[in-house]
Amino acid sequence: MIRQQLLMPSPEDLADFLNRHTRSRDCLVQVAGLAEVTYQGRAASTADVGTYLVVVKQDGSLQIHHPTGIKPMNWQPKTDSITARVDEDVCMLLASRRSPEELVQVVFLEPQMALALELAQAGGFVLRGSEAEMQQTLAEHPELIEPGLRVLNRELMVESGGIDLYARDAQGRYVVVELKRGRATQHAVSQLARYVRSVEGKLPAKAVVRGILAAPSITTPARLELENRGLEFREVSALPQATAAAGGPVAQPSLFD
Amino acid sequence: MIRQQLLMPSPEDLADFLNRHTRSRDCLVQVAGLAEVTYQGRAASTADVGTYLVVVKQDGSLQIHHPTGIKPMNWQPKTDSITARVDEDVCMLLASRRSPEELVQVVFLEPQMALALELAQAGGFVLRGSEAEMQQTLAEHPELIEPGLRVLNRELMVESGGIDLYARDAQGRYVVVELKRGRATQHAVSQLARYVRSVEGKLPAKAVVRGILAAPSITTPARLELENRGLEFREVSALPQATAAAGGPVAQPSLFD
DNA sequence: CGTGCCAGGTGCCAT
DNA sequence: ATGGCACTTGGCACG
Repeated sequence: MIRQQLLMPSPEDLADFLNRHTRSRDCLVQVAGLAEVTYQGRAASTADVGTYLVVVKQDGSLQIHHPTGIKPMNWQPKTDSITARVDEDVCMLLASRRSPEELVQVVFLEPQMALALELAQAGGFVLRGSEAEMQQTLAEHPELIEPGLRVLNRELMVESGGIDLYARDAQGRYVVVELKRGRATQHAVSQLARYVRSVEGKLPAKAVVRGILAAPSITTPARLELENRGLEFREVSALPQATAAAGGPVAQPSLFD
Repeated sequence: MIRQQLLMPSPEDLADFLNRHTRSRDCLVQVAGLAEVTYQGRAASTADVGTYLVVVKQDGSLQIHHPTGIKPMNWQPKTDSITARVDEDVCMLLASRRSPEELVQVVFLEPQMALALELAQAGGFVLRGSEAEMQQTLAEHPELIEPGLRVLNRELMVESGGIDLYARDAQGRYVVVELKRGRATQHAVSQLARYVRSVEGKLPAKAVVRGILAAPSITTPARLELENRGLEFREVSALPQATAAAGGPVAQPSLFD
């Protein structure tokens, strides 16, 4: 499972190690030690000499971590080429990609450890509580939004974007539903209003189009703007324990009952 | 620099190792091997048994990586508690936080390697080309947006959000400028329109308020909506090579000349 | 704290 | 490739 490990490798050994294991594309490679990092692309950055952890995964993705924080200090989601070479008696790692043209360069001043790991066995991964799941549940049970609602489309594309749920209510009025898995903000209200306008533009002039924002909660400014625009809010939770955690008796049926 | 390393540790040894080194808060801890991972919080997930790399940084942040991709499979940006314990002859890692209430649980079925690294030396980090930098440059050189422009405020807060640059033009008209460091989208147009409306609402009824979207480029739909709404686009680049890379002679002075 | 918004956002999926 | 958008977004700044 440990393919290879080097302690305090020489620049040449490290470059060999990196080139060999990143090219084989079958193991996760990391180097820890004193280094300098520069990046140039959509933005540009420089990291002074410090101790960092460089990780290159099988797919060529690169991340460079400093001691704290969830996000890497520098990274490269996809690389067109990863190359190590020795220059002026230090090992350098160059990770580049086109489109956008970006380059991350690591200068290993004092590499302490290099490690190649096989992470061979892949396991299935399932995420629940996404907006996609919410959408599916509500498409199958539109009564959770409102009695008598009939869903006509999911992800209906209009000029201004995609409408999560397009429906008609018990009175035959068209309804645009915008879903949010988390607290709805002004951004969601903007989206909903845009979609309602788009739909109104496509229907006969007098047609009434309702807009419903369906989310577990909504920010106060969003609620105000929503009401100003004559749009509606409907509370729906993305996960079962979300309502349970709220403490009180569930005010409405959970999507997961 | 390698504080400690274990190969194929027993559940007890691994639990000790994790508890000791995560509590000391002075090194980066990782475990690689066969494991199962579950997460419950804002959403919920399960990862079947597979080979993963678990990383706990000094600040208690947790990330669990699968063999590919820049993003961790599971993570926890901040943890209120990280604890390892042996249960039914396997080592389990529990990382929890409140607000939001979230729990990541790792069951180490076959830990292959555990490693504690000191990343002691911190180096300075500088990022260039951010929107904040753009804003500063344009506030100091508003003529890059338009001759005769005078900036009144930066980050002026109005009801609907913060206006990047608030200015008056050569004719004395008020100007709302929205900046984007990358290609501007419909979202940016919505923002700009909201801010212009807010400003119009605060000024005497007949006051003309211009809205300018300043960005290196703009999507076609955004451009259409911008023009529909009577707003304007101004090309500005966030980085010097952005215009240079564009190839032709620079159509306007770079922010970095 | 909530609210808003940038980010080298990344990733997914549509045309 | 362009475009729109969700994301356990994360992160910061500000009322």
